[in-house]
Amino acid sequence: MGRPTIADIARRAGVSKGAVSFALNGRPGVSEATRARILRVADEMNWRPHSAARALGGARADAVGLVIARPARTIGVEPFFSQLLSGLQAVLSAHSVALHLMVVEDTTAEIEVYRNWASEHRVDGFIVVDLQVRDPRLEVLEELALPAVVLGGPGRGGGGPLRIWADDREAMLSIVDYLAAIGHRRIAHLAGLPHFQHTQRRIRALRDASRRLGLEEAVSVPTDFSDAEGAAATRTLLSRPRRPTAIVYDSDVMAVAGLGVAGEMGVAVPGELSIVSFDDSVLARIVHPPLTALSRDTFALGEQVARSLLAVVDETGPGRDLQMPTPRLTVRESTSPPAAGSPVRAGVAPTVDSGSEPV
Amino acid sequence: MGRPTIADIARRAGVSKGAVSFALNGRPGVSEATRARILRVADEMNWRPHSAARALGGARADAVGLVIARPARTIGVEPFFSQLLSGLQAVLSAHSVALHLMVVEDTTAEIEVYRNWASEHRVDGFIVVDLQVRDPRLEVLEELALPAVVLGGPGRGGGGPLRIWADDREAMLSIVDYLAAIGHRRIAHLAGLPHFQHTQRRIRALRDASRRLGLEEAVSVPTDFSDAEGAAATRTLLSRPRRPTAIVYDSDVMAVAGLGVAGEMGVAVPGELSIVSFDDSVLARIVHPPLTALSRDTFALGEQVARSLLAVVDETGPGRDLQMPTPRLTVRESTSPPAAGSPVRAGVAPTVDSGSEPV
DNA sequence: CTGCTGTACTAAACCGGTCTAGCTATGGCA
DNA sequence: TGCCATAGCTAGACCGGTTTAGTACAGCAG
Repeated sequence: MGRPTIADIARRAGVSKGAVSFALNGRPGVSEATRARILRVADEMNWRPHSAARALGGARADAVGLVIARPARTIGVEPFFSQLLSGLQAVLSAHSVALHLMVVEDTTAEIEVYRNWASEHRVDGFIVVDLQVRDPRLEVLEELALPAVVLGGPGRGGGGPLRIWADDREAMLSIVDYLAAIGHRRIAHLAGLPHFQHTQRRIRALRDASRRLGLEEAVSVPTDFSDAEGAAATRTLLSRPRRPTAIVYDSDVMAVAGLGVAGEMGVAVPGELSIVSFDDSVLARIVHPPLTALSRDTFALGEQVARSLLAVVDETGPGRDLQMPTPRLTVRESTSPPAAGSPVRAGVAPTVDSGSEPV
Repeated sequence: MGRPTIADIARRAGVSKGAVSFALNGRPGVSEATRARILRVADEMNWRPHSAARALGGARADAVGLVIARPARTIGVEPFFSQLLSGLQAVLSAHSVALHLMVVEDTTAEIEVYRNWASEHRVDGFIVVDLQVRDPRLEVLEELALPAVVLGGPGRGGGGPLRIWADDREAMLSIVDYLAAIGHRRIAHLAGLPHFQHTQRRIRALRDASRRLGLEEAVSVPTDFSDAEGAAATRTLLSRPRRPTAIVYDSDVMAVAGLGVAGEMGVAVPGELSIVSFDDSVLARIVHPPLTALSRDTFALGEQVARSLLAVVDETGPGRDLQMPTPRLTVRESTSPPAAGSPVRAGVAPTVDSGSEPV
């Protein structure tokens, strides 16, 4: 005989299937004595529930879904993802909920996976990352009516999935304020993929701050988050006759790549170039010099996302959007006031530049 | 009405449930005309299979399981895991197979999860990592009789799950040979957790190589793979009066941490200390100086593991163990011959030391 | 015309649970 | 004594598929 079923237990205990089901699920309908007997028999026979059978009846899948529409390599390279995964797992595993993970080509495929998993009762809810400017996934999720947590920007107040986000705008402002305070007037920003909402927010914040502070230059360069583009863009920026005195990188992978390029080109960090990473991970701490970075606690973010999603699934939770604490800038050794003899002094008098319009 | 079922399709198409099932699964039993009609109706109604219902009948789950018994933080910190995950996903997603992921406390919990997922038909197979010296998981997997791929050491030839491994011994030998060839006589090894098989293999290989080459010293220090212990152990080693001229790190996280410590302590790399990492990732390439590292293609390993597992699941595959290409040493700038004036010359004449017995 | 084969299809069992309707025995109460 | 409420339990429908046994009919040989 294969795995025991509740029918087997019922036979052995001399009761009906229904009684066994009641007993095993701790619901009324059987006496305590019978319940104890049934539990003992179930234990003896080493019974385990068959999730598929339960799911047929519409029960929990005890799993949540995460679909990522980026190249598979990304997970390995981007600390943000692995940290997020870590945080998610920390909470999920405590609740014995598994993570159903899949990497797909593009948003279209991602939506297809949502539909499949939803209709197959594979998961109890979804975690959505990389919120886009006009995101086609949101309406699909609403249509599917499954619990979901979206990582990103405040929603329009109305319905739709729960949102969790950090204030990217404030964060960028704090970086620019800091750099301006120590004397920087030409700041570059290596941004991420332009159709992501958080990229847009950061670009806009930099532009606004630049206007407000009257910076000479503040330019955002979109990239694909890869170390390759980060390095290439850095090289281009540093080759310009009047190069920026500070560069803000949207990911630590790019920041570290940028640091490497500066080293190769003989540009001293922080003497001739200050570097700030928008993301803090081991990476930022262990390079030399250690990078000034925005300490977003991505692990904690993952934990919070998992907690919120489980709360929605259980219908116990505060079904409302949540803003994470604004990340704080951790100043390390990759930033300093620009050198007195730096190219900033050369040539014409500084003029107020409203920032080249990106994207 | 909720999601359409095959009963709905049957009603609309004017056939029986059975006919619909035959048509949708491409099996004989219906005429081509009827099949086309049924498929059209199914498409119109936007039908999708309900995996739970299929699983009840014993069909595929279209998911494979990976359970990791390490602190959740590990996934975020250790590039090995995220790279492995990437590789797995690359192949799995191409086959529309999801990854069922869970992080647990210890091996006991891990085994419990295996039993649960197996009996619940949640997954079609397992991926097992961190093979231990006497691994209790192996017999459980055999008992469960589900396809599995174990990442590590060659098996005993007999039954048991499929094995995939790289030759850790050869790899370590190549590192030691290289270091000895450029003149190093005192080598330290920051090893991983001692109950892992690969840790044992590397320790033994170092000891054997040391004897063969007649090195002055070759010591393995077990750690927990964390950057903290990597840094601490490095500090201890470098504080000794006769410090090693080269350190081999079992993970790149530790290697980078060690590099940081050397910097703090004013020990020049590679001038006074050569550093080799047993693991090559972005990390090793982007620090300064870039680390000489063993180029294990972990992404490719993940791909191969996924391919093999799917092959076993489909019963199409070469059900045999597989050895990955032995990783090659990539020499970068963190290694050089030991300085002429290094402490190696001081004091007594070099003696042959068989290596302090570790573990 | 009978018997045989093969094709196209239907009806119903089945997978392993959950859940509802209903049955029985018992006790409380007027 | 009669009536009702309730605890404790059973039988069986149900979830959405797959699969098997069986039926109806056509074609063909003898």
